[in-house]
Formats: sequence, C-alpha cells, structure tokens
Amino acid sequence: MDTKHRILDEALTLFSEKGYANVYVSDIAERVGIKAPSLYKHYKNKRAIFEAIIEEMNERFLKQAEALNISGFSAEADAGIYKNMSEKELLKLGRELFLFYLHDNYNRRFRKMLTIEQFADKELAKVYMNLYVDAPLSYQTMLLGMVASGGMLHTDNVEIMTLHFYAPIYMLLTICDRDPEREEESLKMLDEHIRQFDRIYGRKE
Amino acid sequence: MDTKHRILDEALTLFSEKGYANVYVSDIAERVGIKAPSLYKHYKNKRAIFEAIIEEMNERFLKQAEALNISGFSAEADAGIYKNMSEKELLKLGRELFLFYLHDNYNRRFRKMLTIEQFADKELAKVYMNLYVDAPLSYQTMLLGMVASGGMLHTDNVEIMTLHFYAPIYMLLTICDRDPEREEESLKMLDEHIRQFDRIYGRKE
DNA sequence: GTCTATAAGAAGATAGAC
DNA sequence: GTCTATCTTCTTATAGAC
Repeated sequence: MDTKHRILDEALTLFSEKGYANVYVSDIAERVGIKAPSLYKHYKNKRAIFEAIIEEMNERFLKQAEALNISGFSAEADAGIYKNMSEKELLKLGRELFLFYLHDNYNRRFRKMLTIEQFADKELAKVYMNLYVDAPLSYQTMLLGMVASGGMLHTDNVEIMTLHFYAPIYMLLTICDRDPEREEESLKMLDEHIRQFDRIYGRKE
Repeated sequence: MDTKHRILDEALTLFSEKGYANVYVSDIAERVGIKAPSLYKHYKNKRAIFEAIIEEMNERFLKQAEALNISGFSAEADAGIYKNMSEKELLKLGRELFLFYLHDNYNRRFRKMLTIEQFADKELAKVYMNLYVDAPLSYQTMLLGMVASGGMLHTDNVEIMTLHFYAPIYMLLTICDRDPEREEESLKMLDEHIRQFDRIYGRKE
C-alpha cells in the first residue's frame, strides 16, 4: 500500500475511534511513520483526507452495487435462492451477512466514523441514512416482496414485514459495535430472530 | 433559570449539534449572554460542564425510575392497562410514547449528544446502551412477559417478541432524529408496526 | 517525498479591575 | 459575577533544505 493510501487507512482508524476533531494531523502522520508536514505532499489539508475517505467509500459501494447487478447476486437470483433454502441454510446466510458487516474492517470503521460525524454535517447524515437504513430496507423490501409473491412468505404489508426483519438486525449491530463482548449473545438472538421471523411470516415446510 | 443552569442548557444544545470538541467555551458563553472568562466562575473548566450535564441526566432518569415504582406506572399496572386496551388505544399510547421521546427537548438533545460522543469514552457507550437498548428492552420484556402470561400475547420466546416490538421503534427514532421531515411517514409506519405486532402475537378480540 | 524550523491562529484558562 | 487583557498551549499549515 502506498503512502497516500496508508494515510487514508490510518486516518479512518483514528477518526472512527476519536472523531475527526480529536485526531491531529500529527497523529495520522505518526501512525504512517512520517512527520506531519510530509503529509501535506499527499493531501492539501486535513479536511481533504476526510473527504478522500468518503470518496473511497462511495466508490466501494458503487462497485458493490454494480457487482450485485452483474453477477448472480441480483435480488431476483437472491429471491430464487431464498425460496429453495432450508431454515438451517437461511440462518447460516443471515449469520454470515451479519458477521461480514460487523467485522469487515472497512465497514466497521466507516460505520463508527459516520455515527460520530453524522450530526456535524447534513450530507453525512444522508450518507448514514442511506447506507444503514434506506438502502438495506429497500433492497430487502424488493427481495422479500418477490419471495412473498412466490407464496413463500405471507403478509399484506411487505414494508412492515421488512422492517420486522431488518430492524432487529440493525439493533444487534448497534449492540456489537458498542460492546464486542456481547457478540456471542447477539448471534444467538440473531438466530432466534430469524427462526421466529420464518415462523411468523411462514414458509412452506 | 440561573446562570449556572443556563450554561448547562446552552452547552447541551451546542454539544448535541456539533459535538463536544467542536463547541468552544466562548460559544457557550455567547449563547448565555456572558463572556467566556465569566463562565469559569460557575464551572472549573469545559469538561466540568460536560460532566454536569451527564450528572443532571442521571438524576432525571433516577427520578423517573422512582416515579415509575411509586406511582401507578409500574410494569404490573402497565401490564394490567395493556390487557384492557383496544387496539386503537394501544396505537395511541405507542404514538404518544414515541413522540415524547422524539420531541422532549431534554431527551432529544441528550440522545444526540450521546450518539456523537459514545465512542470517545467507554463510560458514555455504557450510558447509551443502557438508556436506549438495555433498559427499554428489559422493561418491555417484563411488561410483555406479564401480558403474555395473562394469555393476551402468545409466544415461546418473550425476549425475541420484545425485540420484534422495540427494534422497529428504535429504528424509527433513528430515522426521525436524522431527518425530522420523515416524522409523518415514520408515525404511519409506527402505527402499522404496532397493528401488525398485535396481529402476529395475537390479542383476544 | 521527507525532514526541521517556524509561522499563524485558535482555544482553554487565568489575573486582576470593577 | 462580569469584564478586559493576557498567557499558554496546542494544532494546522507553510518554507525551504536535503
């Protein structure tokens, strides 16, 4: 990893731990192993580092979205997969997705940074809302809606059903982000949540 | 309100909007209508203001908890009330509670401040978790558990049922805190959520 | 591209008059 | 208790040598 990118990486770590204002340019430089003034050869100022992180995140999520449409992971395909899944496989999938978002180093740090900075900047609040509320809800609404139209889930309100599926997952992520020691307990609740959801909204046996 | 308390009030407003580090002692003083040095006659330093806010919050919530036990608002009483409520009344209660937490000036500002500061200080993360996750979940688990044992709700896992009740409410609060324009939409979802919850976990008609 | 030296300015806090 | 003046420290950022 070149210096320019290492600066981004270390800055993201620090910002996610202490917040933008509590991180000094010299802190970032020290982690990278250079002196603060050298850092200005790579970025115009401190703010530019922050913005480059946001920019990088945007690219990552755009790529991810593209990959979802191009490869076999579109909602149509996912809905098909879901239909033919046993409860056991469904639990495994839910757990893997949850753990990915929880542990993936980039996601984890970025989520924490956004949590801290979201109220300082309206744009960041939008980014936060989109990433962790609206995008998951609309994707899952589409997904669960297709499964429901196939008759594997039963509801007269797909949006509320999706809220019932996702809100507990969001809450468990909130718990684990703040107290990693509760991960095991949360994973158990995740399992039970999915099992219960499956029972409530019904799948054919 | 005396100056000492007005400092706390204005500081809380500013901290909730910009975060501790981005608020200057002179900003707080200006809002109060005095100069920064005068403020040091009331509080030893900036940190002491922050800690006084936390302290005040602790007292408020302790008082609230006491009131819950002494007056008619214990979980036992609440459970009794719930049993005899029509769905319409249940919706009204849910909405009133939601709006209280959302709009109550002290709650709103304190919740935002904690959201911003929680990762900078392990103690604050604990406070956040207790106030917005653990305390509501354990109170509601007790409440819904009693209603269930009375036969008005049906489940073999009260904790998951409570998660299904509270997590969507927590998520809707998250939405409204970040974008007040979505309040109306969120209230509609709240209604539909409670109605659906009522249908799923069943009440006698 | 990295360094040392340093400028420029911000922000917390104190001294002492009123 | 509030003010003005001021100190001190911290932090961002630049200048210029290597």
